[in-house]
Amino acid sequence: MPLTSDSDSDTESSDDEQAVPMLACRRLSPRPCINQALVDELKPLREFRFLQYGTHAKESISYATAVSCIIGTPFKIETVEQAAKIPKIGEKLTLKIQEFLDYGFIKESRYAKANELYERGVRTLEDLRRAMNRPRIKSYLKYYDDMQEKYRRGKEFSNDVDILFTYPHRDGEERGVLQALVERMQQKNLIPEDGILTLTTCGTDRTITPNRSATLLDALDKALIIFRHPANGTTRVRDKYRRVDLVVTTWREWGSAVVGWTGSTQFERDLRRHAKRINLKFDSGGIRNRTTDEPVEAVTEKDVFRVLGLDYIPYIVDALKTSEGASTPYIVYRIVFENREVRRRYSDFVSLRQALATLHPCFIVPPLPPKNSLSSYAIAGANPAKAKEDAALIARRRRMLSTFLNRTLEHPVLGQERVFRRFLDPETPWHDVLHSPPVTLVPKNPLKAPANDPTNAEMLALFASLPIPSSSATLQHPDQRFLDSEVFTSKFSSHLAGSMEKVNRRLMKRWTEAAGDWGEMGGGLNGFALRMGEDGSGGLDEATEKVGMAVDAGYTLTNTMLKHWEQEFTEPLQEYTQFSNIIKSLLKYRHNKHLQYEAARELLESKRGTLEELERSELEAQRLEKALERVRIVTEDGGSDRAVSPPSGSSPVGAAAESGAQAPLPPLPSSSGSLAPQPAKRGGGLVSALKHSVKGLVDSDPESTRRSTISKTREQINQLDDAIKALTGDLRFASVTIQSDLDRFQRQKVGDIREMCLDFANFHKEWASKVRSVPLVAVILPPTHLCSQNLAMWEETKAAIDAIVDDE
DNA sequence: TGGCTTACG
DNA sequence: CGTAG
DNA sequence: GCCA
Repeated sequence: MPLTSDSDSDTESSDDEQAVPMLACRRLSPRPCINQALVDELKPLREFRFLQYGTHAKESISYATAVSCIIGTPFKIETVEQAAKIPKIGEKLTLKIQEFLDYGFIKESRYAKANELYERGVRTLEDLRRAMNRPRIKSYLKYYDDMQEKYRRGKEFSNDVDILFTYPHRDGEERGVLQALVERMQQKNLIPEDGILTLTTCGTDRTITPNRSATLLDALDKALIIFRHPANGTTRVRDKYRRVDLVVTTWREWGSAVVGWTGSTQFERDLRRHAKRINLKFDSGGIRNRTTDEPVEAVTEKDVFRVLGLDYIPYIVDALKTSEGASTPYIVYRIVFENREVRRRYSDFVSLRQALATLHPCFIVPPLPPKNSLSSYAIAGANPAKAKEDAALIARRRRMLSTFLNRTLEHPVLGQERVFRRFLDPETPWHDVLHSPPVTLVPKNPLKAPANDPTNAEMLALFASLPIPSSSATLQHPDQRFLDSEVFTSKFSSHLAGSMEKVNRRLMKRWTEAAGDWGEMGGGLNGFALRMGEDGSGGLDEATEKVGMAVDAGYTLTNTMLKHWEQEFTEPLQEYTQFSNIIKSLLKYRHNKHLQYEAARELLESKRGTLEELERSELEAQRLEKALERVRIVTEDGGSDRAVSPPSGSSPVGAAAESGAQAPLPPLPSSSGSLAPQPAKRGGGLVSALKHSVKGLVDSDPESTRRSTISKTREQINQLDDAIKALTGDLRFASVTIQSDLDRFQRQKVGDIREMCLDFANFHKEWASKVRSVPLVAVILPPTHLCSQNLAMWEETKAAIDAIVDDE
């Protein structure tokens, strides 16, 4: 898997007449279309041919492909010669384009529309009305006025939304989901009565009864519906309707389904044609080998392109210096995604990553290039050497940002994450995303939010009551699986960051130095030869010059190799070091969550203890109160104090003080510290009683304090209990999710490292074979780099790597 | 001169 | 065969 | 209608 698709495009845009690729799946359509006027003239011709000959007639296909190619042409067509170079533009189309270039329109297109209707049998206005009266169209038209028009993918408007469902890496869970979903939506009145245009559940039927006719094997469950978006009185005064396609896929065919359901007709045709050429069969239900009929797994969109051996066009990053609206110039990265261009700054990438990490605390969010400071662009102009260095740095950052987008896009969940997709959407100011939900809803401390759904208000309220474990705490009942992971990651990380990176850096340094020395040597020899030529040292000059040239060639080759080394080995190595740190923090997060769980359990126990004690002392107090009352009744005959004695009423302390009775108060539980009410002060008599009434009985009265403490503690216990229940589930969720993402990562890693090693072997092999053909250089090389020996070694290495099987 | 996306109803 | 995606 |  290539990490970036644009590694050699440091200097582009020199020739603006790049060839247009033949297949739609290999080209990028700039938006807005540069040749829109021409396209608008050609479209009626195409439509007319559709009608005249049918949509799959040769002429129809020709026009469809030609129009698609023109849409994908990145330059303005100004001459017929230019046009004729575009694929699928032959004799006839060239004539039409000639007409357009000469007159600004194509005659045929003027009456093509009228012809179209006439051909359709529509001769009168009444015919037209009748043509629209077919039942299928009818139910659609009924809601048409209230259909929401939504901007999408740079096309003006589109009023249909495709939603694809799957259960990532879970087999069979998707069965029957569609049926249930549609029923549920009907119950909730989200689908009008005639709103189900089609509903097929052959996917479900297939998984239940596997032996069905072959045609049903690749069919997916799908519901094409009209979705009712109910009025809410404010933003929607009346119900809105929208065409929605619900599609359910197994996780294995999800990538294919996404690709199969989101491309243009031409894109799909060319993709499938391409698949056919390489003996594969592609449809929305997956990819299969045409001879063996074996399914080829493609979980993500990227997988589909990889399997088909196509470049994955969606993202290409390019750095651009601007000073738009700012005093100092800054770098923006141009991202091309789904044929549209969006510009984001490095800091936007940082906030995106941050947002993804907090919204999905259980996923390995890919790393960003480290923020090594670029030297100021203001002074860069004055210092060309510095500027060159910066350019290399920017190029590297660009590659790594590309990789970041790439990897995020590949992630089964993050790739579809709304915040991420909005980052790639040119219509969305990034600032808006950062200052609106869900980003604003997530608490700063990840432990204060459920891992499952960190923006769920109800859960957030519950989680707020959970304790935050101290950093020094240790787990009482650690999870063995994660202990292993933790140890492994730690080892892996130190191995990468320590030995691997260090050795790599040392090696590269030596090679770079050697290359520099050769360069100097070459220059020196050439200069020497020149001078000898002046002296007329008969032939020796020529020989010296040849040696100089050979050395130069070696220098150039070595530099090329070093560039590859940097891009295909050093950078991925760095990335993996970052990955291992991310995993470390992920494991730490889970660890802390586990700690939090134990701390919460402990807290609950202690609260329960406190409550028990409080309740005991409350009982004690009540008993005492009764005892006191009895004493009072005996001593003061019908005293007015009695009115103060109802338990919930006034203070026994005050009463005791007033009566002057020095009743032996039982020692109040004080073990729980501040939670227990303070023992009553003795003495003070009337003064203290007054004080009580002035200060307000509720506050300073130990008994009611205790009572409120009791009810408060009870409440806390209940809340904590609920929170723990939620946390238990959430901890399980976190463990499972992290584990599965680690598994996914492991698969990725195996592939990547294999690729890295292969690349490493390849560019060395290449270098060795080429450098060998440069005369004399071998003599100058240090012994370890003896070429033929070296080459043989790399060839062996390559064979060894080729033999690596993809299971760890 | 054959092939041009695939599948459903 | 028309039409959807 | 275009291409291999």
